[in-house]
Amino acid sequence: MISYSSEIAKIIKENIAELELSEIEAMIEVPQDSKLGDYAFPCFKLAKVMRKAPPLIAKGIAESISGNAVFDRVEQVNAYVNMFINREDFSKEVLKEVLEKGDEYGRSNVGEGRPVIVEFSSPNIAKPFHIGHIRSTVIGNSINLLWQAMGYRVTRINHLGDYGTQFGKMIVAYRHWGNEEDVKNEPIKTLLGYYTKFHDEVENDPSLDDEARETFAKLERGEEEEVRLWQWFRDESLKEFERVYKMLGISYDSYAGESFYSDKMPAIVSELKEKGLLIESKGAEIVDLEPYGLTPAPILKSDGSTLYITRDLACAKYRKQTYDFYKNIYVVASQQNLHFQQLKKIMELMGYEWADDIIHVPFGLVSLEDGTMSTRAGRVVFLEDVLNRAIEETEAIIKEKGVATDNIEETARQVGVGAVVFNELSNNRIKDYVFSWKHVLDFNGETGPYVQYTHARCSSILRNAGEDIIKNASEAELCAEYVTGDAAYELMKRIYELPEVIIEAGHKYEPSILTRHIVDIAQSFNKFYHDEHILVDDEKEKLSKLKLVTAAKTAIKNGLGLLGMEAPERM
RNA sequence: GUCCCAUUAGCUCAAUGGAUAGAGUAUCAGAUUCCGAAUCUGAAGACAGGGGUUCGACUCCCCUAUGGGAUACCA
Repeated sequence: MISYSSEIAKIIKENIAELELSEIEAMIEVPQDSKLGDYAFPCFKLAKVMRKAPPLIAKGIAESISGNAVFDRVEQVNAYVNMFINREDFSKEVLKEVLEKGDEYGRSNVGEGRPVIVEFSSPNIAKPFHIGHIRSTVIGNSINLLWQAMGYRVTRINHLGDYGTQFGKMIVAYRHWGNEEDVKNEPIKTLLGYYTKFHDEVENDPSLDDEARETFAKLERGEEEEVRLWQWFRDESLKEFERVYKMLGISYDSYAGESFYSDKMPAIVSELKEKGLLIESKGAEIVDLEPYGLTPAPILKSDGSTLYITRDLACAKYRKQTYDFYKNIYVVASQQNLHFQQLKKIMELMGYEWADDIIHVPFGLVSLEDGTMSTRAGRVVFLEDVLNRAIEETEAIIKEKGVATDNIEETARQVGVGAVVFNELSNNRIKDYVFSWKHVLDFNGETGPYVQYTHARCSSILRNAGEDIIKNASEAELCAEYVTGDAAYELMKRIYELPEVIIEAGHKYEPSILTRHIVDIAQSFNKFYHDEHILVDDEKEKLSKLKLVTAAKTAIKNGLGLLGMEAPERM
């Protein structure tokens, strides 16, 4: 599709010698109020170079470009050149493009196949998969999808928290108080119970701690019985996680978590030593990062064991060697900002120029109405429960409305899960928020169900019109003059913007940019729907409008797809 | 203490340094003999405070206030 902003930049460039083409294009903006124009060019900055008052410059530009066929009209308002695009040509262009591309509309190849890693979700084994995990999981998945849509080759990694002294404790607890049956029935709840029990018991019997340390040491040495139990705990936990991933439609290329790097740490530690970065301090081996305004990073504890950052150092190097990534993206809570600053700095000090390609994508904290989440205090909301409640709620609404779907359960799942996902992806990821059942189960207004409803409505119109009317229509039959009214044109513009929005959302690691744009498309469509009758008697007009409906449906569906959501035909 | 982040309408959130700061929700008032009312239209409602930079600041810089996070041997 032609890029209007670069076309306009070329036209303006013919009238301004003082600026580069790229500078001009960067200055072109879309007015907040579309009454002012489709595109605008502010001339303030030109005043100095051209030694003329901005309004005069604007006037000159407006007069000389107004004859161009791209525009319906061009106006000068103060320092602005306001441009109105020829609606009919624009509409033809957009409809042709969207209908041709179909499912591919919105995809691009700005990534040119470069390899990228997205690490996301990364829950801890034997810990509840709660509402706090939704952020990394859903934001990470959308970033994965966005980068794929931009033509990057993405490797999705779930960096499981499956290692550390906690597993020594777990094994000890299991041996003292556990049984196989319970673990099999409800792995995470049972294992968590063991973990809690361990902490209660250790108050009276400190020797348990020594036992746990010893057990973890055995696990590290690879002793058969310990490894078997650890593996079993891991497998059982993963089964539960995968149940949720399946509901969300998420899959991974690798589950290489912390344990995977356990044998790769000695190498990175000796490399740090060789490069003279490791110093002894208070019994521990650290990298001093004070000159860079960061706190010291301990690499080896006083007892010689490793830490989180030791594993992440080994991990980053392994990933570079294995995947030769262009970007290594970590979707991890903002609480770990310091950790990632340290990680990048150490990699840089080790002389790896690709340290800059380590990208931490932080997000804010989720808390509950009665405080921060605490498993031990019973203050925890399981992600699976949230999804299930949303599905139940949706099913009730579908039944109440008497919607004719062929599969109520399937539709309820698509809409219920979609509501939760969409809600999560609606706001800037950096903001903290308080989880609220009322809010997550509200399906009116700017919500997933609203957007999906709009999609289903498009589908419904197309069904009413007859399945093949679009397919059988030839190119010549598109009479775009019927879809140039204000409402249709606004919708057309939102659809046109989708590919650029996808790239922006991807490169900014901010799915909410796309989420909001999909809401804009849905709102524009609904306005168009109310303003104009679509299934009119005039065949040419009807066909043109149906093409716009098809384009809107396509844009919504493709957009939702990149959020990890489905778009039901009926709901 | 130090560092980082946040603060926009009653509530939840938008706004590449640019024109009259946009939505949703809640409130009030309306719209369906007609393509799906999980919809649409209208009213009312906001930039935490103070400086500075700039032709121009919600946006950049400084100070203050409030809230959150981090602060070497957890992850």
